[in-house]
Parts: sequence; C-alpha cells; structure tokens
Amino acid sequence: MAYGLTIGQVAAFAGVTVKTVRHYHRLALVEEPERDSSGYRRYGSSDMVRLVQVRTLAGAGVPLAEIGGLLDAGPERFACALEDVERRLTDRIEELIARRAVLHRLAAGDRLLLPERACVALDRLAEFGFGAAYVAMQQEALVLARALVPEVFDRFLIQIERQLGDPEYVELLKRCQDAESWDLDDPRLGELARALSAKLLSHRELLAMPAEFRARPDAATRYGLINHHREDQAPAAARLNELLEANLRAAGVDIPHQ
Amino acid sequence: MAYGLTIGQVAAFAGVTVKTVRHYHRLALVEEPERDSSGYRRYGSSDMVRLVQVRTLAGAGVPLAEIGGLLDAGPERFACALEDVERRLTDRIEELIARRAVLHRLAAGDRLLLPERACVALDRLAEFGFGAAYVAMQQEALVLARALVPEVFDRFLIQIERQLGDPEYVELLKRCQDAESWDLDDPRLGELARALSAKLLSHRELLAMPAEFRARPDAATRYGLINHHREDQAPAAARLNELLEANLRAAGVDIPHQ
DNA sequence: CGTCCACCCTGACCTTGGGGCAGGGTCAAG
DNA sequence: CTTGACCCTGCCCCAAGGTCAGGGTGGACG
Repeated sequence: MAYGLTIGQVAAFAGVTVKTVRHYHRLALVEEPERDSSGYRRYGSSDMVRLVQVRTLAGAGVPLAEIGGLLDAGPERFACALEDVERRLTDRIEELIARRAVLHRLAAGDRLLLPERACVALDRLAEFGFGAAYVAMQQEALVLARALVPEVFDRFLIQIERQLGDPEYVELLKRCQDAESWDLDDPRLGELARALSAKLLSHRELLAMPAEFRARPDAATRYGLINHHREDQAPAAARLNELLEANLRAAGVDIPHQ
Repeated sequence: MAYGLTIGQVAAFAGVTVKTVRHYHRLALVEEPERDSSGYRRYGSSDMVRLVQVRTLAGAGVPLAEIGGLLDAGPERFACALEDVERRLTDRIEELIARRAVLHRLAAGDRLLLPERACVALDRLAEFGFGAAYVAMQQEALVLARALVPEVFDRFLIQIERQLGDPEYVELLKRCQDAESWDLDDPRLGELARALSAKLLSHRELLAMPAEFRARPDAATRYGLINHHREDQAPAAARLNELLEANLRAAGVDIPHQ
C-alpha cells in the first residue's frame, strides 16, 4: 500500500471522471504524478489543488486549451483572459437565444418553414379546391422563393394574394392544375397559354417583377428554380409555361432565359 | 453544359458551404442528385427545397441526426419534436448563464478560485508579515478544503478568522512558519508543538472539527489531504504537525489517522 | 489458497458539424 | 495552350471526453 491517492479517489474528490483526469494529463493541464510499484498513479495534495483549479475553470466553460496558460500566468493576465472568456460566453448565449426564437416561430405559426401569411395563402388555395399535390408544390415554390430572394419575398406574397383575390385568375389557375394531366400536344395548352397571357398583360399588377430580383447575381437561375419547380414531374405544365413565357416575351415582357 | 445547379450553386443559394452539402448527403438528409457526364452532382429545385429545409432546422440548432426524421414525419410529430428541441435549447442556455455567473464571480472577487472572504483572510496573513510562500500554501489549503468539504468550508473560514483575531495564536503561527527551516531534530519543534497544543486545548473554539466533516466518507483521507498539504516540501513542518497531533490525541482529541 | 470484485493500466475508436488538405479531373475564357 | 475556378474522393483534424477491449492488481471472503 503506497502513499497518495489513486486516480479514482482524486477524480471523485474533484468531481470528475477518471477518464477526465487522464485526459488532463494528456493535455498537460495536470502533471503526471509518480507511479507506485504496480504502475498506479499516486496523487498528492498539490495535484489535487491543480486538478480542482482546472476543473473549476473547465466547468465555467473555459476551453481546456487555454486553461494551462491561464493558470500559469500572473493574476492580471488571468483576470483579462477570464473577461475574454466571459465575453465569448455571452455571445454564445445570445446566439442560442436567437436560435430559440427561430425555432419558436417555426413551431408556432410556420407550416414547414413558412411564415404565417404564406400559410394563409396556401390554405386559401386549398379552400378554392386545389388538390393537395398542387398546394404542396406551391408551398415548396414559396420555400424556394424565400430562400433564393428573401428581400422580395413579401412583395411576392402580396402578388399571390392579389392573384387569389381575382376570381377570373383563380379560374385560370384551376385550368392550369387540370392541364398537368393533358397530353403534350393537346391544343388546349395553347388556348390556356393565350388566355393566361392576355389576362396578365391586361392586369400588369399581377405580373410585375421587382427590380431587386433582376439586380441579383444569377437572377435568371434563381427565377428558373422557382418558376420551373417540379416541372420535371409534369411535362404538360412545363409546356404550358413555355408557351406562356413565349407569349409574354412576344408582348415585350422581359423574362429571364433558363 | 448539363441542366441543373452545381453543388457550389446550391450551397451558395442555401447559404451553406459545399462541404456542408456533401456532409448532408453522407447523413442522408438530402438525397444525392443525379450526376452529369463528368460526374458532377446536378441539383434540381426539389433538392434546393430540401436543402433549405434542412439548413433552416440545423440553423435553429436541431441536431442533424434528428432532422431527417423530423422532415419525413407528419406535421404533428414535427411540432412535437420542435418543442422538445426548444426545451433542450432552453436548458442549455440556462446552463451557459450559470457558467457565466461562475466565471463572473471568479473574475470579480476571487483570487485564483477562492471567494472574497477567504481572500481577505489571506491578505491579513500577508499583513501580519507571513511570507509569500507561506500565504500561497495556505491559499492552496483553502482551495483543497473548499473542494473536499464544501459544506463546512464556511465554518472553516470562521475558525481561521478567529485564529487570526487571537494575537497569541498568530505569534505561534509565525513560529510555525520559521520552523519550516529548522532541522528535524531541533528541540524547538517539540517546544512549539507543546505550546500549540496547550493553546488549542485551552481555547477549544480554535480547534473544533465539525461533525459533517467526520460524517463524510473518506473523512480521514480528506483531512489528511488538507492538513498535510505540502508537507513533503517542508519535513520540519511535517514533524511539527506530527508532534502536535500526538499531543492532541494524548489529550483525548479525536484526530483522523493518515 | 483460490476466487471474486473493484480498481488500475494502455490503446483504439466514437461522438458533432463540419474544415482543411492532397491529388486529380473538368469547364470556359483568354 | 494555359490559367483559374470549379468539381471529385478520401483522409485526417478540432473539443471533451465516452466506450470498449484486453490485461494487471489489491483487498476481502470462503
């Protein structure tokens, strides 16, 4: 029986695990004590003191990499460094609080990551009799729009609300939904495209595209992503959109290519 | 030039790094898209939607391991899980705030991890003319005491304050400090031990050891650690302590062994 | 005397959310 | 033809330890 505490004892006294003590040894935060005849580490009170100091700082959130320098430095640098650590901790707390706020908004009103107003618009779509798949697609388009051009998202919503407030436009939208199942060479596609472009051209407020959108780098790519979302799953809708864009371009409207 | 966005583009649009997108692929949070003829990943709008959803949740602090299940579950489980995440986040924030408070106390009054009152006592020691090494040793002993028997630390301090308030006892302490440099067989050691024990026995309030201390598991070990701290560096002090303990035990005081 | 259990040893791999680097292929422009 | 900006895979790295494997020790019990 040798003198000194075993690693399990110092660990228990300091309130850490054995593994943690060994970890501190590897990081040279606490010096390795002498070993007894069977190779066990035997700790004295000085080691305990050091271990308690390290654990106190670590428990307060000081990164282990800094603790060594901190404890071996003078009191003035010690205080200074502590202040620094405290500042960083405050930043982190504020960041977490911001995160929690985001989460809270998500949990409260947002349906799969959209703000309240967008959800209302989507609900109105459903009330108008649009199918779940169609509504889901529009929802995804909104998610895309919000991510790709956040600064015009609000105006985007206003436009959608205007469109939903126009019964004639809603009727046309319903035909668009039906069109998804039509053949690619169905003559109704051309008719519908014509009707849509006529409506849009005579009610330009339904069509306006903000300058900010155009000012963005990759505006065309962003536009394409939002506007041609899911077209791969509905070739007729793609065709319809293509015809519509051609009509609008022919009338002088500037629509990004691709 | 193939259709679809490259990984760099989706990453930029979603506000993450390329590396992060690939990381999400490896965790199966976002499906791997088709590759083009040169093996590049080509992303469509659906991938963008998914990526944005993942990033939004990840940015809010939801662990990546949970995001997959969350997005693929129904809205009710989604909301429920979000609440759970929010709760955990709140816990974490409170923990960090507590840490910051500890840090703040450390930075404010504590000299190398001791509360204000202990620092005052140590300062008084220095004012009484004790050497820096001696004061440092007492300080470490206090750190040890606080770690090993926190619930009696306050009474420990009271006792020290009492001792410092007794000029006769302070004089004896000073001789103890001097004694560190004496020879092991110096007859003054025995005299000093006798004087100390006489003083303590006639002023029991300087000596009392709380019942809580004794009630602790490993009380003897804890006592030894605190009381024999640094004795390895001052053999004469060890000898002095040994003599003192013998005197006290002979007078019926119960002192833990080892 | 043997056996059991708790403790100790080292070393290697796992976690989170990616970052960085090596080594090599591809694309578009000058 | 070269250059620079992308892309590919695969490997190792961070903090702060946790966990597991495989083996040695110490003290208590029968």
